[in-house]
Amino acid sequence: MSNEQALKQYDIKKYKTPDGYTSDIAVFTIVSTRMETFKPPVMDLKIMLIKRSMVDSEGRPNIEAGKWALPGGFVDPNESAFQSAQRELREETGVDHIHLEHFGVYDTPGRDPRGWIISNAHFAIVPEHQIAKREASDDASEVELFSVENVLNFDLAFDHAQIIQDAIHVIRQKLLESTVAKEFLPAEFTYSELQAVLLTVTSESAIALDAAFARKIKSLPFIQEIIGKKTTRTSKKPTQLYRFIDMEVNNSIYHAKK
Amino acid sequence: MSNEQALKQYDIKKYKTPDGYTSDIAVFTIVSTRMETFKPPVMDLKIMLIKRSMVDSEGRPNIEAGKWALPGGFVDPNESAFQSAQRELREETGVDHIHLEHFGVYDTPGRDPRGWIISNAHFAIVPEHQIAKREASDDASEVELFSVENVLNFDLAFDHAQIIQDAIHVIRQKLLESTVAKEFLPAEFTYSELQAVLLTVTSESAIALDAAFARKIKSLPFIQEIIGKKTTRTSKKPTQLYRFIDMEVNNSIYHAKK
DNA sequence: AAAATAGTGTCTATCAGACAATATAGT
DNA sequence: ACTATATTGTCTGATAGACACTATTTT
Repeated sequence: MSNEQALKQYDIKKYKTPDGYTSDIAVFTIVSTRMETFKPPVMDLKIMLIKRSMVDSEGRPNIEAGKWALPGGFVDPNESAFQSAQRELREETGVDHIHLEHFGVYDTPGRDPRGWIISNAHFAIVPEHQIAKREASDDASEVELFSVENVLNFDLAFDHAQIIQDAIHVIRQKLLESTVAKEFLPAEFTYSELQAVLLTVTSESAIALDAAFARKIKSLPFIQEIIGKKTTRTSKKPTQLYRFIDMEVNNSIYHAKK
Repeated sequence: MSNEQALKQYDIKKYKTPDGYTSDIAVFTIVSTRMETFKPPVMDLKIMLIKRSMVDSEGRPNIEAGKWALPGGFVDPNESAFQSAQRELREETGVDHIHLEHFGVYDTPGRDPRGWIISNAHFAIVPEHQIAKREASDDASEVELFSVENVLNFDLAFDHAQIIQDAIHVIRQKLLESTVAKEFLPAEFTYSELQAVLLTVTSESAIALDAAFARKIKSLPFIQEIIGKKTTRTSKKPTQLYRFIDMEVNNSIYHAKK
């Protein structure tokens, strides 16, 4: 084919190119604010931010120094933005093989004072205990978990206020419209544990009422009852355990649910 | 603040940067394959592709020449990828103010032989009559509508086969899980017109059966009956007209539909 | 026995889906 | 009158949500 010939004559400098390509990651975790024996949990949805240091690695004053920001960084030329997000999450927090999803591109001219810098935004779901480990292993003063209720009141770097707002909207939707709630839970969980996860993003009665939700969970096509297996970690009366089934959920607004 | 000082010392050349930043657009339209008087329509979902010319504007051999590709192009430094998609759509087809949505980033290393080129993929919905106008106004041999059923059998440029496959998946989902079907229809439409749109992406009985669907449309919270207004364009017996209401749809997999 | 959480009984209302039957207007 | 599409009647079974009540276990 003549592609090689065309390539030889192609002038890569013909177009102005971006000054940078980055990945940002909104790391969500859920913290159990009540965790006594024989009690169902009460949970709070948190987002992890880092405080930008005053000077960079070479000792020069840093951009947006002192502000809170999403973890992230520049994409290497031999990787995709998604892989970059995975790598940065691994380097930053030591966490690997967790749920990571792209949700948006931020490329409005002027969003970064350093130039034409494009960022791909991702959200990640990290179980509580993995974050705890991380905070202990690094200088904790630079990392903090913020409740999604008030994170937008802080002083945030670049356009991260917008990205974070979008991320919160996306995770709310995802929790209710897909089975990602799974990623916040152990493989085997009780109705009240799933309920606690969902109550971090909704307060509708069908979920908030115990009896209604305990009954509903049995009829959800993507959740399976583990016959004969119970736990007493949330109550004195042994509670039925469930697990998620891998399946595509049907969200059609024109169809009834099965 | 000290951002200005930091900026002065910032070395924009520190990181390797992409060789190009582009937008691609999967333009969907629906063609009515049966359109007689007093007959409900039968529709086919199509995607618009262009045939890459053999030589570029300067007369040199073109990359991926002769292959079918999504319309698109390089993003200008003073616009976002989304604005670029709008602009290119306007320039290419003369169509403006239509439904356009970003759905993915394609940045796998090696996806474009010219270098590290990142593409943002969008889908657009263009009503049939606007596409018709365009085909007449330009050299028609370079533009063609392909049925989504068989477009993947053609010889496609770059990684556009992947992008197109993803776009088809996205539009299927969107048609069933959001109210974008609206964009394919006139403001006032009959149940059989909406039905014809949905039948391009599903064949489930609840939608395919006339009586069931005609009844269901009355109970959909995001569709309103236009009381007392009927048309005879789809049948001899006058048919009730409906319109979409602007509203957020609730797709929660844990809630019942209203 | 008291306390707390899990789970069931039961009622009401609604809805989906299937299919048969009827309504309407042009030809 | 015939025909094609729209619309309603009706039956069956399922489901949601509300709320009262029962079950189970530890202390």
